Amino acid sequence: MNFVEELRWRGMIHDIMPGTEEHLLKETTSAYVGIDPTADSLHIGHLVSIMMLKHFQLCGHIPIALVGGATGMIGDPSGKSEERVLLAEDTLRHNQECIKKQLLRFLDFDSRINPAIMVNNYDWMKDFSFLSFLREVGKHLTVNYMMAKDSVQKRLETGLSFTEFTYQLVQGYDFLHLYEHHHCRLQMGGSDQWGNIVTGTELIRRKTGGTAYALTCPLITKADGGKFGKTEEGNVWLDPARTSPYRFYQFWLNCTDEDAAKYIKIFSLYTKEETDAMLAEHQAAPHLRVLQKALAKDITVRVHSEQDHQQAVSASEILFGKGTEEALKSLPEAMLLSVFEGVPQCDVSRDLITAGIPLIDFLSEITEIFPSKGEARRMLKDGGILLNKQKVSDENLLISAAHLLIGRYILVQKGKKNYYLVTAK
RNA sequence: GGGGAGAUACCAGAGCGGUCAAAUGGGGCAGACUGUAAAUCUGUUGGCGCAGCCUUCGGAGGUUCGAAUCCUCCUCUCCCCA
Repeated sequence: MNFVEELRWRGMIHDIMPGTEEHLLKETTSAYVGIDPTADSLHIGHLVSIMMLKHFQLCGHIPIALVGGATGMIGDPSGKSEERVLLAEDTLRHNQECIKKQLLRFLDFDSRINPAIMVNNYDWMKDFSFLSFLREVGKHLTVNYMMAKDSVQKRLETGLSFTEFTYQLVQGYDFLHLYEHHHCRLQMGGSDQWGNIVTGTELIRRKTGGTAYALTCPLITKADGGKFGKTEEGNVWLDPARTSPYRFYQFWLNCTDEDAAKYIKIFSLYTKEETDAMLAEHQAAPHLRVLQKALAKDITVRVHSEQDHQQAVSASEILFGKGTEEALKSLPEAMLLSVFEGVPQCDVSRDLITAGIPLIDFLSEITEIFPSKGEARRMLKDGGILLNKQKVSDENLLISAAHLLIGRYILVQKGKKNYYLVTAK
């Protein structure tokens, strides 16, 4: 399978250095992408580069995941308007461990032919003395060359520290190191990494006379111009403790048609034929949202599990399907709990409920679903509040035992998509 | 070191003694229409015991019956000169 060809139809190539494709066809090579260990979990923004590695491995090459223990301590100025906060070493170490576990779900580290490799640039940078660095790396590139980088230019107005300015050399040296020790000939990354990657290939050329390649993918955007991978709650994480499988699944299911068509090529492994078929099917009957479902399934199963996907689907069906109050009431407790596993929950004292709680107090002070009573009232006025799937409009309504499902639960909806499960304790 | 401009709600940005909880745009949230889509339209966007009250316009004081608006000091940002 032709790696470049594969990425090309998936729309995952933004820029590619001439000769890359030919080189990859000629011999088995290794390529790397860098991952900043700024948190103890990856989020879906990382997924693009990970999918590039995945395809790379599927095409018979060797993928290298480089955890930026060293570079993470410096901070990449690319795409940042301000100087970055530096991370402490032990935090970085912890994050690296967690990230590695997540990578295992994507890459095959045990293959006998082309096992994936994980490295940490801290290991070769930590004992690199300043003087050696200047002599071995700094000597080969001019300040003029470094200044010309877009990432540097953009920061000239507001200023950037020497540390950040040097970042590209450190990243460049990573490439050189992998070139020499792991037969790495290619670095991939987001399009904002182009400048840094090219510094690496340049360094390799000047220092060893060898040739290395670069390939970047477009930054993922949303059709409405918003930031990809962000929701109201923030990042969409791979760690189920940070983003529940249900929410994770919902994120993908909720994509607009336009985005789904783009994402399915990038984030799933469906073949070109399968994808084309789904695109056609979707065009014919868009309301079935074949694309969103297929996308959500593929990626939820890969990141979490088949079972998590099943649960997310059944939860979604109950929450968004034709589910009525009757259907909800007839749900067995175990089912109800599993459906709402990924939904925010809170407990309320049973005595309070038996005594009766004014609706507004219940929504704000008691459950903290709303940060203020005013907001709860507003939403109520807009008709955005549902109890057990029933729209409520009476501000003076008293929440009482009569509202409890199976004698224990109350399902509160804020708008169409936000659910809260309240349990009487 | 010298001179100038500025700091307003999530962001941008009006207001320059009372009618200002603060124009307008963007964003957010919700409603209608739909397909948990897009587009469009509508509402809403400091708190509360909500025809009223309380806390907000970089910070601290002051003038005034009354300050986002005037004065003093402080902090920070930007621009020009050295």
